[in-house]
Amino acid sequence: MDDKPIPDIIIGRLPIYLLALQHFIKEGRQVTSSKELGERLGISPAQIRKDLSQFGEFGKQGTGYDIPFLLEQLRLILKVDRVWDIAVVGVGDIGHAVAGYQGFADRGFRVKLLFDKDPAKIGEQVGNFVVQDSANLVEVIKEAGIKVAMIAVPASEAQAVAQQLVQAGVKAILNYAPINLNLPSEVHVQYIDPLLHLQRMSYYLI
Amino acid sequence: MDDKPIPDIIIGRLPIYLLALQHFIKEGRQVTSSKELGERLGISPAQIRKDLSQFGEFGKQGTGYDIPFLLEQLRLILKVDRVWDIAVVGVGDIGHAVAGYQGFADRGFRVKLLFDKDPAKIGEQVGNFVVQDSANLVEVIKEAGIKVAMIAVPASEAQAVAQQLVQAGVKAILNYAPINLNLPSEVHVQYIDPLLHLQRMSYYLI
DNA sequence: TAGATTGTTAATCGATTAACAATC
DNA sequence: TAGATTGTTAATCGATTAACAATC
Repeated sequence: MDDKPIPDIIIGRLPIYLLALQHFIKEGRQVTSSKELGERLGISPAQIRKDLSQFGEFGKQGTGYDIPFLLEQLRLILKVDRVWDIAVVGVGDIGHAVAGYQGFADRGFRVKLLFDKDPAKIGEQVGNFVVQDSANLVEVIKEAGIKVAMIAVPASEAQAVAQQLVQAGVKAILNYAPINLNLPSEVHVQYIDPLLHLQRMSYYLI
Repeated sequence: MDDKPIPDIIIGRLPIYLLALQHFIKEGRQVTSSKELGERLGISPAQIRKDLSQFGEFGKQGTGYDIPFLLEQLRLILKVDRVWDIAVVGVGDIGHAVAGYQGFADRGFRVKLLFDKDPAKIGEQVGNFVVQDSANLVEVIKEAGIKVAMIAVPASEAQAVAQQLVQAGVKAILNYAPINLNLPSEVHVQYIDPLLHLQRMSYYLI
């Protein structure tokens, strides 16, 4: 019956709610409301209630939302109640920063494999990992059963790397290369490019 | 008369068009069409034409768009026909990666100042810069007339840093700290948080 | 009980797409 | 001329907001 998929724009706001709830937890808070959350995030209370109502009834009239309960529900919905292993391709500045970043684990992710094609980098120790040869990427990732990857190679190589990742069974890609990837529609791709954000803002300057 | 502001969602797509055109240029291409651009970017041709038509008539019926001309127009619209100096606050992994990144300059931006509050880092040489004391942030940025900044400090410090930046006259902030900033509405803020992207994609996994 | 806040419906608002005359 | 593609209008689609009965 009701198997209309939830709009992706709603899915995109859930991690923002999750993050805010984690801050509330740190502050020792127990209960919040759509009004309070909305003020904190610059989102209307109606929208927050509508978003959450797609997944169930998590609040209580007159009171609001129990923070630890809602947090747990969002973790379940977003499937970050478990830890996803990540493969990182490209060990430049970004690859290094990501490999050393400690904040992933308690939010559902963990870097597990590092690849580069530069012979000077292969075998190098970065954080807790040894950089592996990109040439073996497909079999190593397939063997490890990894579903999530980050691309941090130059734009000129990103499309080819992405296709190998798909071949290896990766279903979600976070792409730091400044180029649009054309991949099968069942593979999810997100882009991170600081320049895009900066250029968007400079429109409004002066 | 016609002074309705252009929707921000359109502004947000212009840098994507610009990037694609730069790739075309590299490939030695001279002319493109909304159809071709759309296929490359996964955006409908109608939307691309509609977006561009907000700013003028840049194409030619039957032919399409002259790439160097459209590129130049987009650079003018986005105000990246000049170079904007950037102040970076927080010299951890991200601050380092940003300071060393070479790709900004030809896309309208240039890192100019680096700040940190850690005495061990102040005075340190990073890339071509000497890390300065965050305590002097307001006066140094004001003196330099800088309007664009990046925040790469821990979440707990980000709001305070942001307020100082605003005080210093900064009008556009790219925030790497995983927290929502509450600032005057005339200040533009964009967020970069890889975890938000990853959590959004993990919803679709399995 | 009185006050607060939810979940949901209906109304509004805004963005996307389809279609086509104009024209290179 | 014939074919291609623009810029734009109108139609469609989807997202946001306002409002309120239900109820803690």
